[in-house]
Amino acid sequence: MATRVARTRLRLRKIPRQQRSAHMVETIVEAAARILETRGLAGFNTNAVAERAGVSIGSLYQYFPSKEALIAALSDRERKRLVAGIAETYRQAAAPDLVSALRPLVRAAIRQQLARPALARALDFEEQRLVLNEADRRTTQDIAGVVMALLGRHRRQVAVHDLEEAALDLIAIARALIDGAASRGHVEPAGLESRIMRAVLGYLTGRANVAA
Amino acid sequence: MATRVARTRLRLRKIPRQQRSAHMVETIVEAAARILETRGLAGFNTNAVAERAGVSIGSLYQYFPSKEALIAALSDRERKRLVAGIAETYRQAAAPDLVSALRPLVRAAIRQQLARPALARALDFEEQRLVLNEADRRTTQDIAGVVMALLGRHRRQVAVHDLEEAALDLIAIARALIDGAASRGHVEPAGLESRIMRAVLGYLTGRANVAA
DNA sequence: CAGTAATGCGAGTAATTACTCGCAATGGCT
DNA sequence: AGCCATTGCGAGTAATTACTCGCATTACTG
Repeated sequence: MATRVARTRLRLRKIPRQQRSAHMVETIVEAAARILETRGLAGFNTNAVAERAGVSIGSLYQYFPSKEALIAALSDRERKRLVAGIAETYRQAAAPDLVSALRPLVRAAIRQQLARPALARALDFEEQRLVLNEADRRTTQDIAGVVMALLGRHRRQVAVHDLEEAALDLIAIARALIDGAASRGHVEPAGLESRIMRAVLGYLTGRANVAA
Repeated sequence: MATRVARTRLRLRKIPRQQRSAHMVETIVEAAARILETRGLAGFNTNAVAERAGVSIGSLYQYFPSKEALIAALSDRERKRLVAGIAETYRQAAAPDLVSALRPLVRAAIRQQLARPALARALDFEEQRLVLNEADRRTTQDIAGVVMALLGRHRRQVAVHDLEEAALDLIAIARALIDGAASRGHVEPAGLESRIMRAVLGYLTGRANVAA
């Protein structure tokens, strides 16, 4: 008994040593993403991820010290994509006014989050449960930073004082509406964009003190 | 070994049989709430709840067939409170116009959710993970129903067509902003109310199609 | 081809935890 | 007081799962 029968091992011959590590990491992270979006957080365990990746648990733990670290890596990857998309969009836009500056950002956020809606939702979800690591916190701050920069540029059209609070609120609004739409299966970017824009502009420019 | 030493048992003498069951249920649900808000979802387990309630695990399982059932009961209780507060507020308000109809609802929601912020957040959170039971689904629908009724009454001031979608979106916005404020510890109802009102009114009345 | 460091493997371990079941205490009854 | 149905108890069980460790395989070096 307990005869160690080597089953189908990884075929690594093709990949030179130097690139192996990066390849393994990417394979495992992508497997984690797939498990998370198909089985949800409840069905997410390291053994399942390893199996999906076609890798042993031992190997998984060679690259990630813990389950949390794996989730953090995945979260970081997805967040970096979002940040990249948003930052790039912001840089390109000429941004003559508030509305035309905001719209592309909203559109970029929608496109990114709806590309893999279940994954985005699961992560949005997980990120508050998890005590975020430094890397995650940095990228979150990056998104808020871009929004703050935008608000700062159009200060005159904006009726809020606390720009950081506003940035965080706007991000929360966009997330909530995108996640909600995704959960209902209403994946119609145009309508969604319009709804988010209305809420966001109302937040920034509205006067809610209108008495009864 | 294994001598069954009865430790401090429940002192029930005071409570007549008929009321016992309800008392136990309430005690356990409240203990569940406290565990959830102090240790979070990760630290929430039935043994901890039983201990906190001063009740044995056996007793817990006498009243709740499963952990999920317990969470569902808690979720249901909190949600019913929210619905009650909102429905009552809606009934009382004369509601001459959209703004003065919406504001009390927003205020009621804020008050309810900030009464026990950690609990509200944990539940908001848990409710999407959980496949909601019929009771929960009904109460969710109840909140949306009140909002839809309100929107219907003020149709002329509202620029949206799909009232159900709008109701769900508005609830999501309010939740996101309240939960976000709670997580940051910014518990200042007045400012929060204003921010939510601006976003909500923007959503309902704004024209986001303003070209660049 | 032989030697060997690096790498992958996966059975096993320890910890957690939802849940059961047989027994003990209780208190309402006569 | 004595009976006994009801109710509470909590040690134990089974399942899950994060993670380890010693070994097998690989592929680079000469």
